[in-house]
Amino acid sequence: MKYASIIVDISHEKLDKPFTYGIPGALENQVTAGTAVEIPFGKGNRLITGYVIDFPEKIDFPEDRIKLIASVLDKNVTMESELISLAFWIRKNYGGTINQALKTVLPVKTKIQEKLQITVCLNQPKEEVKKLLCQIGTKRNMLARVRLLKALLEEPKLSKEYVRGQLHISDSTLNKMEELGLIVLEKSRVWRNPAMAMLGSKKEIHLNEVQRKVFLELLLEYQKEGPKKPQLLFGVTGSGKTEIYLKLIEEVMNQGKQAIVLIPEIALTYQILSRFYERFGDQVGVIHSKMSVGERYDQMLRAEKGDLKVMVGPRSALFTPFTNLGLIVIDEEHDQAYKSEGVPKYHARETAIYRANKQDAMVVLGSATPSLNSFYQCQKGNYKLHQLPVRAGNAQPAKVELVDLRKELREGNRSMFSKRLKDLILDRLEKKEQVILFLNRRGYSRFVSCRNCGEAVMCPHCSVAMTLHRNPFGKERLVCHYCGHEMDLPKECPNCASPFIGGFGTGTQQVEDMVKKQFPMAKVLRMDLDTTKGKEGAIKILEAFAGGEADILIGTQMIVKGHDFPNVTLVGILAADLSLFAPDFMASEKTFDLLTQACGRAGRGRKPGIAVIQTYNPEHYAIVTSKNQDYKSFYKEEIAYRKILKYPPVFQMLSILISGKKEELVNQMAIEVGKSLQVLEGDYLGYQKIGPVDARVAKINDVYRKVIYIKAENHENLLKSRDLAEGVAVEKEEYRKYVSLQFDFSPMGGQ
DNA sequence: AGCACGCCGACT
DNA sequence: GTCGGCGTGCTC
Repeated sequence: MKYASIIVDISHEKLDKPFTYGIPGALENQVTAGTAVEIPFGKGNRLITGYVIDFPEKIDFPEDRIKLIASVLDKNVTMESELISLAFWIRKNYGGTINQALKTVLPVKTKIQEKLQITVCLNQPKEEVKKLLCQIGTKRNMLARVRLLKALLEEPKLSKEYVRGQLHISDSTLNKMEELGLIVLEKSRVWRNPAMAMLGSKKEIHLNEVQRKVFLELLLEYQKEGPKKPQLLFGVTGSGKTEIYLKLIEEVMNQGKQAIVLIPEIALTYQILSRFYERFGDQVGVIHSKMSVGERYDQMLRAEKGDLKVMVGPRSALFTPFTNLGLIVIDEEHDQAYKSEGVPKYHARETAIYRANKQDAMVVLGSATPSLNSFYQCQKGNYKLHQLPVRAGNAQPAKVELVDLRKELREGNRSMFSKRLKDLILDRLEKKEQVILFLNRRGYSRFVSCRNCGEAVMCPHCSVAMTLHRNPFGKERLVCHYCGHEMDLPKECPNCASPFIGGFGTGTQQVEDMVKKQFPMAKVLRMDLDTTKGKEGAIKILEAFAGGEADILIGTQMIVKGHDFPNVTLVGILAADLSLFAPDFMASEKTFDLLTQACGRAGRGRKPGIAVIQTYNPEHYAIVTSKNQDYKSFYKEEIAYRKILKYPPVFQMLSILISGKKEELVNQMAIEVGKSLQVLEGDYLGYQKIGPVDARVAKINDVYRKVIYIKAENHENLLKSRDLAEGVAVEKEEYRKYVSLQFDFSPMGGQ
């Protein structure tokens, strides 16, 4: 007898685990992963739907209690089983458990909130109502009715809340008027987080010649029979990629199909969304991280029911249950946010391509700085490249200047602002134009170290330096960025007891202090992890800045993505090198992306902009090429380096993370896993193992972490490596109990 | 979620 | 005596 692991209605936590069923011989060849089946369940053996997810060899349930699958449900695969097979693929390619994969793919079902909205509508032709108004217009006790009818003549549908609150009309009056046949009270289901109402505009999209040419090329590919190549839209910021997406989605919708648009969460702004609403109205759904589980589920349900035709959202919107999917757009496709941080560590781009293939849809990737991977795939002919070399409209690209900080230092300027940058800031302040100062580093990074022994104050639970934090009252405390541990500033060095300890490094807070000191007349806003903690913190700050409430905005990565500030004419990148020498094979790519995006923030409006890049490495190719806004030269240099060192995208890479609280056990298992992989090292050319080594952060929250990196020519060998590592992990009781093993099949840098 | 089992109040 | 309240717990 063969067995199948089956997930039953996963809408409830307690049932959110696989159940084992026997497969009757007659059904054996009809049952595959993702198949919807009918199974007897519970005491009464009532038949319910289940989804096959796996075929276990061994079963850990008393055999005599296992029931048989009753039947295979209709061949027309339901959406749910489509998504489940996607989850299956994700688990296979990115690791983790089936349940973890299912959780990422299937929306968490919540009770449907039957919230009804009552709308007050006119029930008579306007002419009739006007006549009526003349008749009753003077009678005093009719004032409420007159008020309502007049309002309804202006706006034929009003919400009950408005009628009650603004017009002060009670329910009994309303009921009477309905009895008289003057109005109707319409009940309709209210969706949580209803789409922004931008009704009636249906703005036409106008493409310029270049856009039109690219659009037609994309359309041609879209209309092709059979599998469609992913299409990469390489266009500088402001070259009008969004119009092309919109036009293509329009075409997709005309064919009765649906589209998914992925956007990095941080770039999910009102500006972008309104473009979609303007064009497609309430057929557009949105998902974002600030939404509740229920709100998300509503959106997913509306999509499944067919109310929605387009879903816009971050990574997770990829799993929108569209049955007739035609297009997946991934905007800013190079963005790190498309790689999931949690388990499973799936990459939205790769997953989108897989899903699109299965549902006969097309993937369009868009970026001003394509990921090395996507551009490489174009070179190899796996993706198709389209270029939009010019900015649409009149906006001029920003002029970019490099400032050599070494020279600045030699000339005796030890502040964080070069002379050039300082002059330009003063100039902008005078002209009442806005400035963005960008610190290429996350959150706080001021740490405390000893001037005697040189040791930094470390977190007792993690192997990272504690960062210096100042609360709004100016009191200083040390905080661990990884586990949140807090302590008072020590009076002496914990290592050598010297009293000479103090703060080093540069954080956004420090930048803010310096700006205030150097430019006391300027109004300053700061945007980082600390100031954006509140629900809408980030949006508030950005809106305040866009609204001209400050002259200077200071921030980290989050300020450089996708926001248009027409009055910004100067962008200062304070220390371009900070991300350049991270122990991370993607450090140059990340730096290039950030610098290019940051420069793109200058001069989005009519006025020409300047970007100033301050650096200690003015001749580094990532910095030179971003100054010249020259992606292709950067690509050439970078891909050569990846090829020589056998890094992705030329080679495939896997990182294996071994972690646990018992340090000795972690070390021991890491070594054993490493040894087990030697089989592959010897046998295959183009297979390389690095490690085990300490993870970049060797200890987080008292959990010790070791990493092994695998580089291989083909994916198969990565899968083999995983299987070997898993073999070691299950071998020993103590490993299973105390050590955990995690795989990342498309690492975006160092672990 | 469903459906059973189960242990206490008011009813033919 | 038992009919039925819904609290707790299991479902391959």
